[in-house]
Amino acid sequence: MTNMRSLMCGQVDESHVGEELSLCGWVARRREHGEHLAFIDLRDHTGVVQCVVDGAADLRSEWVVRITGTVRNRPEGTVNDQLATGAVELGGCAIEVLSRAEPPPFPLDDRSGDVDEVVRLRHRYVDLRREEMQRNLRTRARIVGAIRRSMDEQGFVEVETPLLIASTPEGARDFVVPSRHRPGSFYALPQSPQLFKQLCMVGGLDRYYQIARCLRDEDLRADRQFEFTQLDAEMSFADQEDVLEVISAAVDAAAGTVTGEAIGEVERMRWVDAMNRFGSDKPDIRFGMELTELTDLFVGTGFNAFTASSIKGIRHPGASSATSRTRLDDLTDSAKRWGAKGLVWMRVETGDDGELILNSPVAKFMTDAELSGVAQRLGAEEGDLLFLVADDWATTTHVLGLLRLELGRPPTDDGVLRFLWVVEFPLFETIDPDTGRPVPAHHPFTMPHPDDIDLLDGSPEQLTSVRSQAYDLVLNGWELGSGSVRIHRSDLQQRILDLLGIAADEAAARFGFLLDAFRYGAPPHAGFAFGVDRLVALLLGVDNIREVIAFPKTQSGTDPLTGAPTEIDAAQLADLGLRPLPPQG
RNA sequence: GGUCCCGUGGUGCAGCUUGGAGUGCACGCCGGCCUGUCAAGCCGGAGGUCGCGGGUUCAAAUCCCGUCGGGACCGCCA
Repeated sequence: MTNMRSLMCGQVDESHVGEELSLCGWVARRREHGEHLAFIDLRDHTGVVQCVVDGAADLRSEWVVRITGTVRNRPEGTVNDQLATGAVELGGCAIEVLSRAEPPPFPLDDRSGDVDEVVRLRHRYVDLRREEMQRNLRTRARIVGAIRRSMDEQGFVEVETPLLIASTPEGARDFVVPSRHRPGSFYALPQSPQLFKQLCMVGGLDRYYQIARCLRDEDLRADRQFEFTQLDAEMSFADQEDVLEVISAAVDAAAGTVTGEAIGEVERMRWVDAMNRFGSDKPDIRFGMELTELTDLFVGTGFNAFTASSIKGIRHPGASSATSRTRLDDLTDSAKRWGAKGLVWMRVETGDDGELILNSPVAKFMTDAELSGVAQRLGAEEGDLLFLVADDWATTTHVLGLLRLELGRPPTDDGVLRFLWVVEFPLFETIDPDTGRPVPAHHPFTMPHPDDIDLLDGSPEQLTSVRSQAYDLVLNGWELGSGSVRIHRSDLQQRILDLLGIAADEAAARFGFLLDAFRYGAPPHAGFAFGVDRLVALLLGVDNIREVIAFPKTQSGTDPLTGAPTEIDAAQLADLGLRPLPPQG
């Protein structure tokens, strides 16, 4: 293999019996039996092999050693079935210590519970030796390789786009890099290669892709880091169907490296259906508990809290007896934190005459018709819990969507992969109450749905009902990525910019180079990007992308290993023409 | 910007509700014994600012306030 070693630890088997081998690795464990016998478990990323020393072995955990010995079958009765190499051992070993090591700061086997993540991150180089981290990073590499091969095979050309780019005010908060040559001016690090990949289309690359690092200075979460990796792609002379097909193939290749099977045809759902049925634009469709429309049951109701424009409910089957009043109060508090005015819960019970009874503090404010309507609409059965929210449509769906996840979401590692295309996103999110202008839901270059273009001239209500040719890929309730068909005609682009209230000079200043480019022959094009970290995490069944990133940051954006972010010295600041403000307060 | 949870020898936990000597468990570490173990075993030992600061109290790991660090989430992430 190399001059130093002849085989990897995990590869030693009965076919090597009689061979003298040199193996290198870390001392995983040692079992010493006095002056005459010692067992050393030698570990590298491929596994562990037992090495026998006929004497004392002056070794400690995690020392780095080179062991030379002869492979032999283990004596009868000492074969270890738990170990892949357990039928053989390296005998008559001579040991060369390559590096001594202090005791590891935390156990490297899986014997204890989860180690504090800060301790792991501070000593990430030790953490990475653990089998789980090796698996995660090596699987990640195979997934990225599969994605690359898939895109290559589909005729996409990998192009690197710049990391130091011009800041654009919309979207996420930029990370920013001061310019030494032009003090007071800054580069931004890309939130995504969005504009560059569209320039690639104008440039005739036809099909672009990149495994791209993206940076966004927003608050971190289990599925969000400052910097993350996307498969970014764009294709010319293509529509939404073409993009969905290409990306589905790439995701299928990625999933196949882990599951060994095809993901099949990816389901599709319109955005409006996702919101109505699941209260989310990234529904987790591994489980039911869908939202049920109840608004019409309460038209003209005497229950003041339910004189709302949108009333929906969910049913938690069989949950009543296992759910305490305290828990219900907690859920009500949660619903209020999420924006609801309140949460109505009902225990489904059976009366003496066998009739269903909805037991709830607010039942007395509802008519029998309303109560039976709720029970029937939700399909209530004895022992169920029902939850109702009455508010505007956005709040009702949002709160019940979150409640549904809180109550019914399966664990991340349940082994189920439910991919979903969410299509027909709205073109505009809302109408800004201050400016009266629509706010783009995706970005200003998103192509409206062809059937809705006439609505662009309509009322504000009509504007918010305009669908776009934007689409998201969702897996088990995580947004993997999004894309759209782009506007390539300057007249339509101008109409959208006018609607958004972006004046010509402003547009020129913000992304004029793209608009200029489009004047020189822009092919119709469409694209997509999905998060590699999230995909890898879900394929591995881990609920945190830090587990699939070699050197991640904490939730507050620090790196316990390097201490980043750090202050820089005065000379460096002066060189950049920067002076920190005095501390506030 | 906000809500909630966590912080006890190197690691993981218990102790906190109901204040009473740094009390306990497992692993690790150091030393000794040990010729077939494999989470080796047996014996002995060391190791602590109970995150930090303040308050209440005769007395605080324990109760209260603040703060720092970490995590989950809401907002935010075109």
